[in-house]
Amino acid sequence: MPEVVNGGAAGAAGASGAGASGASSDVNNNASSEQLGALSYVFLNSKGGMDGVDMQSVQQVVAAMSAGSRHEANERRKATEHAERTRQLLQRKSTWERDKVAVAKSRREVDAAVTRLEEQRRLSSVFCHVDQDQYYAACEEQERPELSGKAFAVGGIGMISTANYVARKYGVRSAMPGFIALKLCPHLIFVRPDFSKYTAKAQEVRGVLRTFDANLQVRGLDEASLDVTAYVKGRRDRDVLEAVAEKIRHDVAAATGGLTCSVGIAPTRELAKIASDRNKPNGQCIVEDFTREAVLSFIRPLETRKITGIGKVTDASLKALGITTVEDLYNARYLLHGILTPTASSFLLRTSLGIGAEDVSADRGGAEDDQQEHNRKSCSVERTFEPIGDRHTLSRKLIDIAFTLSRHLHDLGLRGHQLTLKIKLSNFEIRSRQVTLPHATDSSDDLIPAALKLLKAELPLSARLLGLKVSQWENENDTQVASRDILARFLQKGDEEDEEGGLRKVEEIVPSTTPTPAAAVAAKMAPPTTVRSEPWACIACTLENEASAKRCEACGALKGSSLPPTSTLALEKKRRAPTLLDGFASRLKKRSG
DNA sequence: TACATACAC
DNA sequence: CATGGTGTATGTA
Repeated sequence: MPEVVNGGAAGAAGASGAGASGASSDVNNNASSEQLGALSYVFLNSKGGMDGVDMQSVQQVVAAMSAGSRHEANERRKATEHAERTRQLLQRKSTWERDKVAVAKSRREVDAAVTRLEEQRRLSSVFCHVDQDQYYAACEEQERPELSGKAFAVGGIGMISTANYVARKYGVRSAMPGFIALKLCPHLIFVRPDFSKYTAKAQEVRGVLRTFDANLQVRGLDEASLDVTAYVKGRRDRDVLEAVAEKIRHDVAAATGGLTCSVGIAPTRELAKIASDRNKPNGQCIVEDFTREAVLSFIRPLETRKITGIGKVTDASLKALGITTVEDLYNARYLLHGILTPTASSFLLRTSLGIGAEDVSADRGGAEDDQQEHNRKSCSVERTFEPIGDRHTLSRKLIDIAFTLSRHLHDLGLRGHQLTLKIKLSNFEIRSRQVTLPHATDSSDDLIPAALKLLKAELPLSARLLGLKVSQWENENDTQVASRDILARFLQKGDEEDEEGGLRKVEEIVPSTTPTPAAAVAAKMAPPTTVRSEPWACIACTLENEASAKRCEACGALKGSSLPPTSTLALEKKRRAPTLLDGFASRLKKRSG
C-alpha cells in the first residue's frame, strides 16, 4: 500500500495551544475541542463496527484515562506533524489548481489511465474473502463456555487483542489498552492469549478452505482470500454464489466445532474483503451481478476508511481535501494525480474504479503456511518493558532479544546481511539504527556485538522497547566472501587499523567494552591465560565487573568471552570467523572497490 | 543504504 | 497499577 498522502491529519490540529488545561472535570460537558483534537484522532482507528456504541462517551473515557500520559503527549506531537504535512498538502493543491498547464496535463494523463484500467478490468473471476468472527475470543469461548454471554477480552491490562461482541458494546476494542477497557466495562474479564491454540484452529480452517481453493492466500490467523472461479466452474449466478458462501461458512463451523466466519464474494479480492465485513458476524455478502455498474454502485458510497490501505492518517488527509467517499476519490482524480506520487495516485484511481491490484499469483504461490516458508523479507523480535535507563540492563535485554532472534532465524534456515535495532524511548518516540554485516548470519555470536554497538552509539537514553530485525537474506548466487580471507587480511594489516570516528566519539560518553576487531580476534585465537587482578568489563554486555568475578554479573558471560552462556547457546552453530570484523570488512570493501 | 512513517492483522 | 508484536511497502535523502 502506498503512503497515499505523505502524512497529514486534518482533524488533529488540536495540539498547538492545548497544554494540559483541566476541562475534563465537568461531566456534563464534552471534552474540549483541544482535548478531542489529538484523541479523537486516536479513536478513529477502527474500520467501523461501533454501531450501537455511544462514541462520544467512550471517547471521553479514553481522553480522561489518557490525560497527561506520555503516550498522549506523543500522540499530540504526531498530530502536530500531521497538521504541518496537511498544510503542505493543501498548499500543493492550491498551487496545482492555479497551474492551468498542469491541470490540463493531469486530465490527459488520468483520462488515458482510466481507459487503460478499464481495459484491464476483469469481471470473470470470483473471489471469496473469509474472515473469522472475533477470532481469538471465539477460540477461547469454545474452551470456556462459562464465558458465553459475558464481556471478555483476549489480552491484558496493557493491551487488548480481541474483544468479544459483548465487550464491544461497551466500546472495548482491539488495540485498546486494558486499563481503559476496564474503565469502559468494569466487569470485563481478561483472558490470556494462547497463540498456539489460535494457530491450531487456523490450520483447521485453512484445511476446509483449501477444498475451495488450494492456492488460498492467508492474511494473519483469521483471514483468507480465495479464488473460487474454478470451484464454481465459472458460474456467477447469485444463487450459486450465495450457496458457496453458505457452504464455506457451514464447513468452517463444522470443522472447528462452531467457529463462525463472515464471507464476502466479489470480482476482486479487495472488494470481497470489504463485502465480508458488511454482514458481520456470521454473515455473507455477494457483490451482485459481476458487472462494471454493480461494482461501481457497490463502492461509490463507501467511506474511504473502508478501503484496505487507507488508514487513519491517510483518511484524515483525504478529508482535508474534502474527500470522504470513494466517489469523492474518483471525482478528485485529476487533483490527486497532480499532487501525489504516481504510486499513491494510481492506487487511489484503481481503488475508486473498483479494479483490484494486479494479481501477483506466482509470488506467494500455494504455500503460505508454515510448511513451506514463503518469501519473507525480514525476521524480527521486539519487547516492551518498563522504561529503563541503565545501560547494563538495556544491554541484557538486547542480548536476550538477539538470542531469541537467532533461534528464530535458525529455525527458519535464514541468514541475513542487515541488522536493525529498534528503540522506543520512554516518551514513545521511535528510532531505528541499522548496519550491514560483512556476511549473512543467524548467529547470536554475530548479532550480539553488532547490536550492542548500535545501542551504545545511542546512549544515554531511557527506553521502553528494544527490538532487532534481520533482513537482506544471503543469496546463493552471491560471491560469499570467505571469512577466512577476511581474517587473514585482517591479521596482516594488524594494528594499523583504528576505530571508526563515530565509535570513538561514543566511547567518550560511555566507556565501551565492545571488543575491537583486534580484541575479538585475539579473544578467539589466544584466550588470555593470565588472570589479572583488575576490574574487568564484560565483552558481551559491557558491564564492569569485580576483579574477582569469573563471570559477568549482568549477563553471565565468562570473563574474556563475548558469548553469554545461555541454554540457547547450545543451539548456536559456530560456522564462521569472528564477526567483529564488521567495520573492518566494509573498509576493506571500500578500498578495493 | 539508512531512516522514518503508514498500514494490516 | 498504565498503550503490543511481526511484517510489508513507500518516500526521502
